[in-house]
Amino acid sequence: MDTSAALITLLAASIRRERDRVGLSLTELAKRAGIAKSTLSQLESGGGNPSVETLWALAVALGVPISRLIDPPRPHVRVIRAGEGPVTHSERADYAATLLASCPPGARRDLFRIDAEPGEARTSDPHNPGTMEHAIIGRGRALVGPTEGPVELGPGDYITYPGDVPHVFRALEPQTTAVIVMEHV
Amino acid sequence: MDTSAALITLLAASIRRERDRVGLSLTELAKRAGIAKSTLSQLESGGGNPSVETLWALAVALGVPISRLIDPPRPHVRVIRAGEGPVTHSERADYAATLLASCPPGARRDLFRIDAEPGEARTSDPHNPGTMEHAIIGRGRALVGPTEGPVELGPGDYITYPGDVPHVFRALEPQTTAVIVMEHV
DNA sequence: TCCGATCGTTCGCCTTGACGAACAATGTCC
DNA sequence: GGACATTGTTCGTCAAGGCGAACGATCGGA
Repeated sequence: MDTSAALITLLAASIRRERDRVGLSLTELAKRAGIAKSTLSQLESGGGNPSVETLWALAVALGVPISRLIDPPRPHVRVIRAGEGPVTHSERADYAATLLASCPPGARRDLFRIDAEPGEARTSDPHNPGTMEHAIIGRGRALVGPTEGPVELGPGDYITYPGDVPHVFRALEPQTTAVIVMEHV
Repeated sequence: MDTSAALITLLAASIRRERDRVGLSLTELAKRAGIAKSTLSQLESGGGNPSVETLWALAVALGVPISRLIDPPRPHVRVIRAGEGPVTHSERADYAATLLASCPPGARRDLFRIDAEPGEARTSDPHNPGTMEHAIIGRGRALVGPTEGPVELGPGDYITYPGDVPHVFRALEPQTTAVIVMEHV
């Protein structure tokens, strides 16, 4: 399995990187994680396929989430101007959601810029279980949150709510803007 | 190890939950993940400690990141009004960063609301390796990005850049606001 | 110099993760 | 009814993950 080999190689590099970052010796990290030095040595050289318990113990000792040990690299500077970018959810002229940063492999969030006009409330069906949404108003006012209990927000106000229940975004003033972080926990 | 037992119990529940979510039988999921039925049966009943390869194969077959199989629950609706919330980095009157949502266990991002006035540029030292920052301007204008190449942004403009190099945020107009997502990849 | 501590690597051994097979239960079709 | 397919559980077997021990290399102190 080629993907498996790549995973183990990435894991090995990640463990070494994080260990360097926190400045621990192999011996000390193994001690803190409660695993054998030889086990850690094998893992760092790409010669292992650790159990989830071993992986968890290492992540805890390194002070990082497991995902940080098994995720790929990262990109560079990117700019998207106002009015530009892939618009999604724009079947109505009074609400536009622009995807600024989609969920890269292994990550768990999408970032949207919202531009809305007063009109019919934008109601969203429940997203995947475990989805949380964070909304911050930039300008204007809007009614935001779960359909059964939306909250009126103004500039600078923030709300977080479960995105896996029906929820709503309704602009109360012209040219209302917001940022929404849709997070898969 | 009590924590280990909790981890395995959580994993078992997560696998069952996700399998139900995608509507696969135990037999079909095992087939798609390329593991033995008996292995999956053991895992779902909390009687296993799978290798990272097995875990990865399952996550891929379920269409979720591994972290979703080993992370704890989630919270509810929360509102932070403009002007409220824990202000960080406010040793200068012309720049205030309000932490809206800190990094919960297993997650990898912090969410800030920025309120800034023109003045000396706010320069940040490099954060931890692998940090990416996303900035969206709500109001006003600002120079944002890596110290060696900041970009001028206006309302609705967006930029993402590596947060593990020296970077800057300099308001160019009074009452400039922004949202910053600091992400640990 | 020698000694002790620490480092990372390699080795042999043992336990357990993962395998395929067998099994009982259920559902569908002829 | 019987035949077949699918379901999830249990079992015995084997290879590998993880263990402790041994080893050589390095460093600091007497």
